[in-house]
Amino acid sequence: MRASDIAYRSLRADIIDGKLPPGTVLAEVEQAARLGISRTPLREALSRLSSEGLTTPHQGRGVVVTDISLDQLEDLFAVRLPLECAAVELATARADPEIFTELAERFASASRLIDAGGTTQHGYYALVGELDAAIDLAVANPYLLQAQRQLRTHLVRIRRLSHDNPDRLLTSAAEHAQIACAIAARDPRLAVAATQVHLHNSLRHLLASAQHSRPSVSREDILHG
Amino acid sequence: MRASDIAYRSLRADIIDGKLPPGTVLAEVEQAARLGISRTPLREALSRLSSEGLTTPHQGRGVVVTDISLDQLEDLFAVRLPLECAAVELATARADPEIFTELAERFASASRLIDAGGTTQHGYYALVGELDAAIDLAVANPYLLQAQRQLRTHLVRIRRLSHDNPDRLLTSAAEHAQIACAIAARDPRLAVAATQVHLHNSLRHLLASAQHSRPSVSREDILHG
DNA sequence: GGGGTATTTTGTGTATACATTTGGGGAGTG
DNA sequence: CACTCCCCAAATGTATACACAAAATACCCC
Repeated sequence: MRASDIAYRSLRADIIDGKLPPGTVLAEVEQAARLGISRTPLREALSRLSSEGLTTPHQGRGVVVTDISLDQLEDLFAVRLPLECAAVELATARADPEIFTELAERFASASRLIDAGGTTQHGYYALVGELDAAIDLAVANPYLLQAQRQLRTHLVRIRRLSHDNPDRLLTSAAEHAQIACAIAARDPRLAVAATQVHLHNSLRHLLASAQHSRPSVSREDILHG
Repeated sequence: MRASDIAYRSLRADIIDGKLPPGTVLAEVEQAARLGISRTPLREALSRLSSEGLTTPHQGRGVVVTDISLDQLEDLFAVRLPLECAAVELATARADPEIFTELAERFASASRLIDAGGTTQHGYYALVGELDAAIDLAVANPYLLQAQRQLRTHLVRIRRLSHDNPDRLLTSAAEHAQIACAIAARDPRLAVAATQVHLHNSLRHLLASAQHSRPSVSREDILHG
């Protein structure tokens, strides 16, 4: 694999995981040395990260990891809502019903597994990812796909600021099952409505669960907290 | 200015203008020589172009200018419609009414100027750009902004494939005036409806005007046509 | 002792050199 | 004549070297 790809994936994962907290300055020489590569491929990686919005150029001195806070959640969902609704509506017209019927069933079983404490949060998010992928495949719209990919990256980052609880996972599984069901039934209205409900609840939960935790995590909090 | 910026802007402008038609292979050494810079900043420029979707990596051999055709217009508008509607709706809540009242009046005068044959197409698109900028400013949503910027780039490219006629400009000006008016009046429903109407007509016109021209322009058409 | 300026140092922007890979062309064979 | 395999050349990926700019530090002057 190319060195620039390695650097990109490594840095991206570290930023999303929070190992490189917001505000961290990524100096070229420093990071190149840390990753054991030269500055040239590292610069390409930093450039990609910046175009994704994970970092921003820092006044001629490297790049800094962009700040995240739950304040941005509403902005994020303000874009996510219309995009997801559009995606689901388009998917309804073009999707293979069988795939979504199966996904709906898997969400239902996931719901049972969560109830029994048998399914981890990680596995559940993987299933959500499968539904997203199935919708993306059905929609087959490169413009929509790119827009959503950007949003999903930021969503994953911000989501880390709040902690999930099993109750929400249970409800979320039911909502996803409903969405998949509506797509399988080729009912665009219902699919869009279910998506709106899901995103509304999702946002509400994220904001609510954050009130119990710290409102924002910055590098200073981590260093001096 | 940095050499990589010069290369980026130059290549971007040439691609959008059609001087570098779809299918053109941009080899690093060749383009670096043409622009009089080294390969290093040129690579950064190509990387940015690829992340914007104007070029795609070409099987380990440089990048090629991405193909455009009116077939993509429907995909583009399938994303543009929900995004513009969301933007207009959010702008309605936060906008300064005076700014949009003034814009509405300028669209009305533009309409009169077009009728008299006094306004050029270029000047009109500049005014449309001002309305977009005003909406962006009112919305103040970085996620929405980024998504729309991507779309606008592709839209400009595809729009070049079809030719405008004065009648459409006249109607379009009236539609824009209506949108600005609705925002100034703080009427989100009307603003969204007006946007839907405008985008619907815009797409219809673009598709219709294309039936009289060639359906797609590829590099082969230009080289061997 | 404080402030301003010069020097040093560090870091980025660019260019060039080297390594690796890929694609094409030519020769050979069925 | 077509197909295949191998070699070479050219282009990309990476590393390093150099130039310039900015920040930090130290020194000098007030």
